[in-house]
Amino acid sequence: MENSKVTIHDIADILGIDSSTVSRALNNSPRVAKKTKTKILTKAKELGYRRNHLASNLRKSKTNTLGVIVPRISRYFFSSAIAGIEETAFKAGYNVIICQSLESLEREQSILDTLLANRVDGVLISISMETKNDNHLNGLKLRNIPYVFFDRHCNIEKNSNVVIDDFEAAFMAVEHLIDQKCTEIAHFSGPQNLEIYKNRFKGYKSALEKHNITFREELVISSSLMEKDAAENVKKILALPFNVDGLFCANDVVAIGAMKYLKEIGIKIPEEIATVGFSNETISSVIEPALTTINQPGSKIGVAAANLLIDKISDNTIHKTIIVQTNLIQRKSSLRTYK
Amino acid sequence: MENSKVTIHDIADILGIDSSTVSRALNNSPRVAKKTKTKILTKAKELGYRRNHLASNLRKSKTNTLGVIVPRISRYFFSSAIAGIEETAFKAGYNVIICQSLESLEREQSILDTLLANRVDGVLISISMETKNDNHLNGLKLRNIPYVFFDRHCNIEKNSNVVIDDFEAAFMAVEHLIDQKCTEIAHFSGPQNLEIYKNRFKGYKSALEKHNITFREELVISSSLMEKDAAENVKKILALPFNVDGLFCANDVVAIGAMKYLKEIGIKIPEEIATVGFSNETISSVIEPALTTINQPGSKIGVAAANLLIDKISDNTIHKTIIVQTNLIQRKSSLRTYK
DNA sequence: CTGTTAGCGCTTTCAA
DNA sequence: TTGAAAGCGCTAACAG
Repeated sequence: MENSKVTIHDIADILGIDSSTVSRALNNSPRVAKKTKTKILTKAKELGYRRNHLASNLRKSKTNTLGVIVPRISRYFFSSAIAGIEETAFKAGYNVIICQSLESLEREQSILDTLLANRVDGVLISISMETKNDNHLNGLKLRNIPYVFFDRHCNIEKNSNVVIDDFEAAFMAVEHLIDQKCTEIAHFSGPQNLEIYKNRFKGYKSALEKHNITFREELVISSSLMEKDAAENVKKILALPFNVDGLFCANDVVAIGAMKYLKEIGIKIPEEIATVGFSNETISSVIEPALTTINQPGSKIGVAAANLLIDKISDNTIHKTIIVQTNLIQRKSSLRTYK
Repeated sequence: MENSKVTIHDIADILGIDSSTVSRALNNSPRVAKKTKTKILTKAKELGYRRNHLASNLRKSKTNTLGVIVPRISRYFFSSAIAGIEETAFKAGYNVIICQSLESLEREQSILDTLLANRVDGVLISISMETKNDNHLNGLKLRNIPYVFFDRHCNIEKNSNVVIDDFEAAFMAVEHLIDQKCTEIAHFSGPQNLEIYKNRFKGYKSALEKHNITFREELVISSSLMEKDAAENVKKILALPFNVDGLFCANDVVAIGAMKYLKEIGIKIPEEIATVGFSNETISSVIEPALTTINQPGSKIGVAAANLLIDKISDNTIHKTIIVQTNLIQRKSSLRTYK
C-alpha cells in the first residue's frame, strides 16, 4: 500500500475498466457515471494513487509553473511578496520558480532564458535598477507567455502592473503628521524620474494643501535615498532658519539613516518621522518614532500579481494595472512616548 | 526561427538521422561520432532547440525538483537561506518548490504531502516550533526520498543536518558580555526541544564557567521567543533580588522585544544585550545595544544544505552533519555609545 | 457513459 | 556508431 508507483492503469486493471475512464473520473469529468466515479475514487485512495504531474503536463503541454524574478529574495518586501505569490500559485495548482536578478540587467536576461527553457506558463517580474525597458522580454512576447510586473515596473502601455498606491500612502503619512500638530514638515524625497517617488512627493504636497499648510520648496530635499544620504539631508534641515517639526521620508532606508544620525548628534527634532517604505515588522517595532504607512504590502501585492498572471494565462488579452491600497501601521503606544 | 516547439525529431528529420542519435548528442553521450555530434549541436542551436524537461523527466522519472520547507519565508534568515538554496540548486539543474509551515506541524505535514504529490527528488526542511520529531517524514522514508534538515533539526541519528555552530556562537556572545565587565548575565532561552536553543544555552553556561562566573538557575528564562514574551521575561529579571547587567538572548526577535519594553518603561538595564540570531543588516544598524553573533549565515547554510541534498540524491547512503561557522558582527562604534 | 486509439517529447534498451 | 522500437503516465479526440 501507499506505493507511489500506482498509475491509472493499475486502478483500471483492478476495476476491470479502461484507464481513460479512470482519468476522467480523477479529473472530475461529468462524463463518468456517478457510481463508477465513486468506485474509482475509492480505489484510488485505497491504493494511494497520486497523479503524475509530469505525464499530465507533458500531455497537456503545460508546466503549471510560474517564473518569478525579483531583485533580491532577502529583501523583506520581496520575500513577503514571494510568500503571497507562492500561496496563491499553490492554491491554483502552480509551482513557482524564484530567481533573483541582484539588480543586474544581464542576470535578468539570462534568468529569462532559463525560465523559457523551463517552459514556464507565465512570469512575474519586479525589474532591476538597471532595467529601463522591457526589450529583454521579447522571448516571452514571441512565445505568447504572459507576464505581470509587480512593484517595480517599466512605465509602458499595454502591460500589466501591480503596484502600491504611493500617492495615497504618502498622503496618509503626511496627514498623520499634521494630525500630530506638525506644521513644518520636511520631505526627504527620491529621484523624480521614478514614478513611485514622484507620486509620494505629490501625496506630500497634496496633504499639505488639504490642510492649508504652505508648501515650501526648501523643505523638500532630494537624494538617492541611501542611508548615507541621510546625514546630509538632516544637516540641510538643521541649517534652515526655522524649526522643522515633522519629517516625511520617501523610503525607510533614509528614515532609519536620519534617525540614526539624529541620535548620534543628540538632537531630537523632528518630533515625528513618517516614512513610506516596506519595513518589516521587526524594524518597525524598533524604530518607534517612525511611522510606516505601508502595512505588509508585500504579500498583498504578491497575491494580486499572482492572481492576475493566472488570469492572463487563461486569457492573454487582459491588460490591467492593479493598485494595491495600503494601511497605516498604528503604533500609538510608542509613537508619542519619547518626545 | 526560435520556435519553442522544435523537437529532437525536427532536428533528426532535417539531418536525415534518427532522433535517438540526436538525443544522445544532446546529452553529450560518447556513443556518437564527433562529426555527427557537431552537426547536431549546430543545427539545434540554429533552430533554437530547447529540451522539454517534462518529457525528459517523465522518461527518467525524475523531477529535478527539490522541496524546501521553512517556517516563514519572510524571516531574513530563511529568505537568505532560500537565496543560497536557489542558487545552488539552479546551478545543478534543479528547480525548487518553496513552502512555509508558519510554525505549524499540521501545515508541515500537509506540505510534505504536496511535495510527495509533486514527486520532488529531495527535501530541505527547517522544522516548525511545534515539530518534536521526524515521524511525519515517513512518506519520504518509504519512497526513499532523501532529505536534509537545516538550521532547525530534530536530534535524530542517521539524519543529515546542516547547522550553525550554535554553541560557539552563544559562547562568543556571552564572552563578549563578560569582556564588557558584565557579571550577572541573564539568558532568554528558547524551547529546549529544539537543538539550537539547547546548544545556545550550553554555550552560555560554558562561557560563564570559563570565566568563573557562577551559573544561576533563576537567570535563565525560557519562552517561545516571540516578541510578546519579551516583556514577561524582562519583568522576571527585574523582580530578581539583584541587578542584572548583561543579557544574552537566544534569538533576535526576543532581543528586540526586550529592548523595546525596556525603553518603554524607561529602564536602561541591562547595559549590554547580546543575541544569537539572524538579524538582517538594517535591523542590526538600528539596534545599537544589541550584538548579533551571526554574520549572514543564511545563504551559507542554504548552499551547504542544497549541496548535501544533491549529493544524497545520487547516493542516498550519505549521512552527515555540517556545522557552519559564524562570525561576530563588530559594531564597536555604536555598542557603547548609548549607555 | 465508456472504450479505443494515438500520441505529448524524450530516453534507452537491443540489434545492426 | 547508429537505428528501430518501446514506453514513461497521462489526456483527448473519436467512436460506439
